[in-house]
Amino acid sequence: MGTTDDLFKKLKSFSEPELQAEILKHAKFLKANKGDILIKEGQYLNFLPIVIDGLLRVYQQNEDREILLYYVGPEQTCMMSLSSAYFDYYSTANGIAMEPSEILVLPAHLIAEWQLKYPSWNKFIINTYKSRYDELLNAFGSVAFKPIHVRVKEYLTEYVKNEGSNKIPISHQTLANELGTTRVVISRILKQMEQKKLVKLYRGYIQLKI
Amino acid sequence: MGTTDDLFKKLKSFSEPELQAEILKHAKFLKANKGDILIKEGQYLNFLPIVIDGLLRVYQQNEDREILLYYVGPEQTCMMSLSSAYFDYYSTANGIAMEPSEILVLPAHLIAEWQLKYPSWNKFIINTYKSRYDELLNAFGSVAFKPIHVRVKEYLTEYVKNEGSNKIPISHQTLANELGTTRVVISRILKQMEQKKLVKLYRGYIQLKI
DNA sequence: TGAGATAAGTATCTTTTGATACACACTATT
DNA sequence: AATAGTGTGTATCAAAAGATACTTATCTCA
Repeated sequence: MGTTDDLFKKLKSFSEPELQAEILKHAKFLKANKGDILIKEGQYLNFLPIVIDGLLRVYQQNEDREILLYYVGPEQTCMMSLSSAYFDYYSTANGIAMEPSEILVLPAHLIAEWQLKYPSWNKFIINTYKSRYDELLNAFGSVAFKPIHVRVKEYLTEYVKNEGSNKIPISHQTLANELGTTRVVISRILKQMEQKKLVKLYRGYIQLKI
Repeated sequence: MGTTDDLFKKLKSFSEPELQAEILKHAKFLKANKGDILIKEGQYLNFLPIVIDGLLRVYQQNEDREILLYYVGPEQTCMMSLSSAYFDYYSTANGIAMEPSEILVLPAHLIAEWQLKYPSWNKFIINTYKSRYDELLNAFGSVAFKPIHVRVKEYLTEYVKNEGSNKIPISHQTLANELGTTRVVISRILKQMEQKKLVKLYRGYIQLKI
């Protein structure tokens, strides 16, 4: 786990010493293995998870299809959990650990209390809502207006922009899930892109050209 | 405008007397006519509008298409404005008055200040984010997974559920805009629904059966 | 090494959605 | 009544997306 200092070096959002003390007092720490399901649709939560290390994937499922809502990385918390915990609503999404993850867990009732006491906590919460809302709005606009081949292109270029490498380690099936469509559709589009020399396809990864 | 008492009878969210006094001290009141455009994409805002009476429609536009994000009714504020004002971001949506509307306008810097001072204000802000997020998530799920004819049906039944009457006063073009598609598609679907005896079509309105 | 799992390629067919164009009806206004 | 604007019906065509089915390649691990 490391020392307290290490923890708040990672969780930079919480700058106030009093808040840090409170977090240490009330938090529990949880380790999740890759593939562990942390939240399910319909579930009520009475705690708030904040990721210290690792990555969670939050997605919705409809019968056979699923679609990515967002990822939760270090220093972030999960919107669905936040709503669920703050408002005593059930979650409308699933959360799964993509990597071995370390998670800080806080009792739900503290969320509202700290909101009034600690400006940095308050900002953290609002920031979470705002950035997730923006992400979702973006995704919504894409789904509503853009044909899939454009969304595929954007997904790939976005990935490359964030990760630096132009090799995207993702299977067609997984990409289909991210975009809410089926594997065959993705394979078809990627093949067309390859013919246009936009990508090169390999087993397990896609190389974006230029 | 009416008296102060009237105002806070409408804005029930703000129960604290101190908060009410602050609102009265800093607020300006704005009247919008039907069709007035209040927010445009790309615009920065330094104020937060809260609707007292009337209805605003917030939507996104892509070239020729547009799509509804949400409506803002009495006692509600506009997410896009909130983000824009709080975080000094530009708006990514448009807002237009659907009816003659009365709007309370607050300077942006007060949002964060009051967040720490007044629990009811804090709750108002969080509530706004949460409910808009849920709405959007819902819309997102629909667009991603459901064929248009289902979304049309849901739009109509939702309307009837909320308004009581089973006569929905909306043109095909407008409905197309709400759902992010084109008029011809809507006309076609409605005609099929009429043949299945699910609706009856009239000029300017749709009657939902059962 | 060989069996099973995962990944990818592809052909065929259907459905959904969109684009375009034109006709006609109703409404409001002059 | 003439006109313009809006609302609706509908036919035709094209494109996008999805469903299904079968094949081939690659990986993993017992």
